[in-house]
Amino acid sequence: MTKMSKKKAAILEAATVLFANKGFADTSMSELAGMTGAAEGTIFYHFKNKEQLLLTILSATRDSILEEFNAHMEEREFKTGMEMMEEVVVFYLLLAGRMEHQFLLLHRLFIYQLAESRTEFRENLEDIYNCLVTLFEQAIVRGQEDGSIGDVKPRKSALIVFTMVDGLVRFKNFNLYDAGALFNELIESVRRMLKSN
Amino acid sequence: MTKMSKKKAAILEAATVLFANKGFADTSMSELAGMTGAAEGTIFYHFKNKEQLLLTILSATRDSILEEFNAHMEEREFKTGMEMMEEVVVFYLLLAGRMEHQFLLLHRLFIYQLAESRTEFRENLEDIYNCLVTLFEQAIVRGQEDGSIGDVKPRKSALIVFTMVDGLVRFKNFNLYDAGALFNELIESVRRMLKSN
DNA sequence: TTTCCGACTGAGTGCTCAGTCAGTTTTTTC
DNA sequence: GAAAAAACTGACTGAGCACTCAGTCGGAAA
Repeated sequence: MTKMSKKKAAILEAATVLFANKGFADTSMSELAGMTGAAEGTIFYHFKNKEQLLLTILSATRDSILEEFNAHMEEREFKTGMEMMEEVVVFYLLLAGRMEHQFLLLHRLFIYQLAESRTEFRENLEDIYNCLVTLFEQAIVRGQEDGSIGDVKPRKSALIVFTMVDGLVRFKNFNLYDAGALFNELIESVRRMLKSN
Repeated sequence: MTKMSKKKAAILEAATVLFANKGFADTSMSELAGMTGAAEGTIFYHFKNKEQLLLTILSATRDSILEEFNAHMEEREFKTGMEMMEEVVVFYLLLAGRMEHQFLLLHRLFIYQLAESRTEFRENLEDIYNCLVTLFEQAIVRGQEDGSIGDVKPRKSALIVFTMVDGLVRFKNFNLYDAGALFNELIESVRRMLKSN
């Protein structure tokens, strides 16, 4: 990590929370300045404009997520692919809690709108989703080798499982249902969906 | 349907598209006026403010969705609960295509932010989600009666299936993956997840 | 024909916003 | 400790915003 001035770090942190919770358009630079104790000019000294601030946040989010998953998965050993799958699901939910604001940001549409026209945004998102889906996919492939997981299409089933888990996080973010109450049912459903026979 | 002036209907239609695709804050009243050929004043003649315009759209969306599902499900007969479940999934995806803008609107966070403080918004959303989830639930209960669906918790499993199907729609809206390519895998996954034994 | 009314108009209003800039303060370098 | 560089400041600007209002318009009722 390159060293960074206190103010710049404070701006990044506060902007992450504000963009995630209030949205990009609904967050004003003066509000952000007020929250960090920095002057408005300071924000534009560190970031050339509002959009570049968002890109910096997205890029940092990508780095964090990739790092967390690599660190967590390296130190683990699994008896079966099915066990690994369950572990990945649990860790995804854990991380979504720990990096609450970043995950909320990833559920905001303005990110994907920008990604349509700006490749810098799209690349970050593709890295994140690719890392996550590939993890699910690896568990399935491994489960098929050791017989704990049935004859499904690895990549496509990984996407379906990802959809389920991420949908639960979204429910929680949107305050629709209590994701925790569905946790056991989710694990059980994934097992039923993937098990051999 | 009460009769409505041409301009008012045009405003509602254009606003649905704009709010869904550009967001609430990012859609300006002058832009909306320009798109409909109406003067800005006309919008405020029909709707007392921007937020009330959004509420009118959400309410109309609720009415449409409930009506569509009731109409479709009344005219159907199913051999088994599992068959009904598959039918409901297919129809959900069909409707999400037919009412593309409304479904996209339902995936926008600003709706849920408003729902937190404004009961008028929350009631509409609860009606929509309750209708949809209950439909999945009914299929599960029926499948458990006729033996085509295994011993799962109906409401919670209905929520999980809803999460899967809605997640697919979201993927499509966000241009991340082609939802169509996952369709067969989705149906197969739901079957594996719910089948008895 | 006159009167009335709902639909519609668009220039105007006050406000908020992203971004600028000339200058000040703090930190680093030698 | 002087000079240079980096960090920071906040008043300012012009553009865009939601919303208002005094008034126009066309058709239907009287």
